[in-house]
Amino acid sequence: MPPMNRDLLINAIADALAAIGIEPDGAIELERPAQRDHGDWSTNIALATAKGAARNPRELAADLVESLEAASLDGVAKVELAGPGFVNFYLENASIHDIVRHVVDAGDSFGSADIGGGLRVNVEFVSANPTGPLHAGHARGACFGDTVARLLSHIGYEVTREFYINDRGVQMQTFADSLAARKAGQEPPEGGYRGQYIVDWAAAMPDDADPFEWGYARALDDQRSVLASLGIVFDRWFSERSMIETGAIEAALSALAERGVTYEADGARWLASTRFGDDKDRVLVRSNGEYTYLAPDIAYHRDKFSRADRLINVLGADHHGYVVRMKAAMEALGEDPAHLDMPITQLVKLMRDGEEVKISKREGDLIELAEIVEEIGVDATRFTYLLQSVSSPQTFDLALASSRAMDNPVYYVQMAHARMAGIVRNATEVGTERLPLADVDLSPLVHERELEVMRQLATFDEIVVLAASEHLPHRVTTWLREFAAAVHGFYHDCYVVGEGIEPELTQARLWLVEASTIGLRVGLGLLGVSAPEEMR
RNA sequence: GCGCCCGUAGCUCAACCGGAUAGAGCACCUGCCUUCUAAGCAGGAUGUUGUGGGUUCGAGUCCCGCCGGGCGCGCCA
Repeated sequence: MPPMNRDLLINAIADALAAIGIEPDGAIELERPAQRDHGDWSTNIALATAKGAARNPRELAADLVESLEAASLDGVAKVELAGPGFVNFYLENASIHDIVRHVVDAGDSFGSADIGGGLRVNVEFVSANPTGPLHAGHARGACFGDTVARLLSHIGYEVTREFYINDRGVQMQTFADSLAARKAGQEPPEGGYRGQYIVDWAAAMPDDADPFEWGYARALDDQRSVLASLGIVFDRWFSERSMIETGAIEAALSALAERGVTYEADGARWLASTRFGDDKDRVLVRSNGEYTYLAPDIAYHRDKFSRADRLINVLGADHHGYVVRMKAAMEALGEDPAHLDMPITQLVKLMRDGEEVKISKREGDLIELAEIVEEIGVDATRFTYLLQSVSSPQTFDLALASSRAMDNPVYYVQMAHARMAGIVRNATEVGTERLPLADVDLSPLVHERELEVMRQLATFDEIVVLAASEHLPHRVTTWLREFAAAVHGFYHDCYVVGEGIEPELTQARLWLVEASTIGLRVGLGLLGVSAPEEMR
């Protein structure tokens, strides 16, 4: 990064502090002020160290400013004392211009970093039972998990997307029995699956098919295809059943036993999870000899740890109770529980024109994810699910998300991209050729709209790192909305080609257009949303 | 009863590690198309951040207590 880089400024601040004999107790914090007139960067170091140094914060800050001014920092136009003791930095336009070269050089790797250093991250998400189509309740976790995977990959992790298939146990058998019953023209058994899709699938099932295997394959195909339509492709579909064959479950149970963290009681085998922070011990093998759900899940996580350095397991709100016991189980196996992250996605309430839409339609039938995608489109589906922090409950208005109007944020952002593309088309049509960036002087970019676009671009790197490492994809969505606003403003007030615009300005602006295009394209791409050339 | 998440403008939501005057969009009102898409731009109004304490230079953010909502608390998954 260019001289706007925080590390350089932090070093300068450290030097200036040393020069006035102050030793900071912690790291020097540098933040981007919320308000424009507080400059481009700001540090609270004087406030933070004043107490330890037994100094008045404002006086200390004044000394710091003086010391910084004496150092006459490259690219910094002004250093100012403000408020109770903040020190604000104002950059010269020339250092703001550098972001354009940075973005253009980076291209599609704009915002990428090497934080991960090739560390292997396994992201498990969706993991729905293979007993029917994916429904609306799966959508948020699907969009979230995939986007977290994209983000981590962008900052240098080696990412595997994984789907765990619960393909054994009572649920599957009930599903198979329900299919068989419908095939025979009968009602599903007591407690069976009663959805319309069972009737439809049974009708499509060949007479000689095994309902269990056929239904399993049908459900997987169905889930796989709707996910693919959303741009979500898993690297691995991990079968629970396969662990019976490989003996992985028994191996995991033995490993726990060897570590002395299991015991027998009441005819069952227990995991002493309370030793690792759980509020009660958990049964692994029931007194009838069957595994609880936990045993294969532990074996599965153990397997993932053998293949990856960090695990992420995206869960729905109704499974949050699972977090502590799985971490306990991993710790019991000698893994570092901090290497297992289990983000919880809170529930989504669906609305249409202000009225709540119930996720369950008829008995056994839920609103399918495919229906949502069909109604509002892939881009709007992903963008809308990624609009907010998943730790908050979400209200999702289908009518709003499907509207092509300006009240739909996804089109607002895409429109900004289409407009940039339109400028390039227009330039080509009138025969204006863009010169190589190395030959273009960016100093004509002094309009407040232009500066705002560049300032926003300069924040992207840190937003991506934050969004990826804290699993906060909505930070990218928010950035895109703000950036798009800056781009629309620039578009409106700064004509790029046309009469009365100096050729030098046109050249500089064409490169700002290019940088903006990259910013929008990369940001949208991280969310899995397309960046259209036109929106007609 | 215990645990997790949430409570911010009329509505939907932001707010990086505790920072300066809590921000956007929608809805409402007013302007702007004779050069690149008006799916846009500009301006206006909107707040006891559920509530009561505490911590400190500074709290929407951290701690404690209440109120309200969601989800869990099985030898189900």
